[in-house]
Amino acid sequence: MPTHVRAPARVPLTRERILTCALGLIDERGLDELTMRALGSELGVEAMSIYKHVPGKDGILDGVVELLLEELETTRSTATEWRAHLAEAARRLHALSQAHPNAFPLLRRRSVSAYVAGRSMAEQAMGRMVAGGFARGDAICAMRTVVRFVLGFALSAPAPGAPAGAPEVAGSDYPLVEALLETVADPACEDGLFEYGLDALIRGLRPGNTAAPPP
Amino acid sequence: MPTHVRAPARVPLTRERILTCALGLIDERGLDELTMRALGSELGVEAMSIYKHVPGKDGILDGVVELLLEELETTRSTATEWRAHLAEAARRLHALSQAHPNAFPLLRRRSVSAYVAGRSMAEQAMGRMVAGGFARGDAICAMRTVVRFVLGFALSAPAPGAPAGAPEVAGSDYPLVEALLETVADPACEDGLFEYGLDALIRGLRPGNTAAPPP
DNA sequence: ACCTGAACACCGTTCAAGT
DNA sequence: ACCTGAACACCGTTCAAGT
Repeated sequence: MPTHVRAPARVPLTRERILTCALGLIDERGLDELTMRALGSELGVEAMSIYKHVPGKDGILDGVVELLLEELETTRSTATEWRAHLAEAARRLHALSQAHPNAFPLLRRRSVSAYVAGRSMAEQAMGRMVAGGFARGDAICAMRTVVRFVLGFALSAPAPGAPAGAPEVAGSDYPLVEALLETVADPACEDGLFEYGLDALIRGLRPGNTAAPPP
Repeated sequence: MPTHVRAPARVPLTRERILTCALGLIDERGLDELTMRALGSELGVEAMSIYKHVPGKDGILDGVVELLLEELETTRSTATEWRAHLAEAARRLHALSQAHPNAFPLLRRRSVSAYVAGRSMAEQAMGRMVAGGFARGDAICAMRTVVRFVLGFALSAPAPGAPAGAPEVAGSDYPLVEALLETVADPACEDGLFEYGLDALIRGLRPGNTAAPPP
């Protein structure tokens, strides 16, 4: 039995440990700070060891997206009304974006994964719409619109470490724009704005407005 | 008069030439391909020369955003109805996102610039809303919501070079989700989806729904 | 005054070598 | 079998040196 102090019980490197660590690193330090070398040092290992368990950095990012989406609450909702259903699905996705603001942009070009992860929620919501008089293509458009709204709302959010001060708009010939810019600088307005937009969007949806298919 | 062939008339490097070239490079090859070295070779110059005219790569990206927003059509609209106004402003911004899909993501964390560039359009649209019965804070929320919708719609668009095939959703227990995924794979649906979402959103907006200020 | 060459501190990734 | 060290081809950027 050796007496020298060694790494206690040497936890083996696995895909899961790598992904969990990567998500944690992104959450705490930001996407740019996720570096093979930084990830390795966080795992107590040289960067090159990671490649034995994962196809490369892109593979890690894909895995992080999987991990993220596993957190999507997919509990069945009891609401039978399609608007309430849709709003609830939207709020769950939005909550995920708030829980992981640094990692959420990874969904930008992987939105298909979001539908797969939330398939039971999405299927149920569209089912309610169809029951509420929507044609199939109609319900699909409405669903996609809401999802894009939520994704886009998060992706177009002002930066966490953004310049806080509102810029002066020349001469104040634009009083409303000036007042608007002051609210933009205030991150506390975000949640209210999301609810405002979601309510408006859902209120505006209704059966019979299928987007025209391409010519 | 020297007889050897030389760079014809040696165009001097300027901030403007650099920015124009950078936007062109992004449009043609994508954001990732914008490299100081690639930009230099495009300009017929070593990468390091660029630093004499521009504060660095971030400065170039800021400049490209300026350039982009100069293309925003801000012609006065003749419509007096606030909904028509708002829709027109939204369509102009959307058109910009379609004209420069590779560069548009630069607006992600610079949305303030968009309001500054489109200030006359935004001021006019909010003015019409106030005339239509909106309170000031009300009109601001509505304006911000529409802008976020347009920005977000572009930012959450599927990748230009994305995997075209829709993934199989296990067992087809989710027929509506499956049908939805097929439309997601088709980029031709994008324009229709934008109009569908914009119409719904604007239809849902109305005076008297100010988002609650933070507690 | 404007441009260049060589260099620095970083990336992701490969590969032969260690244990 | 799993991890490491040194190396490669790239980044953005600095700075002394050329013209």
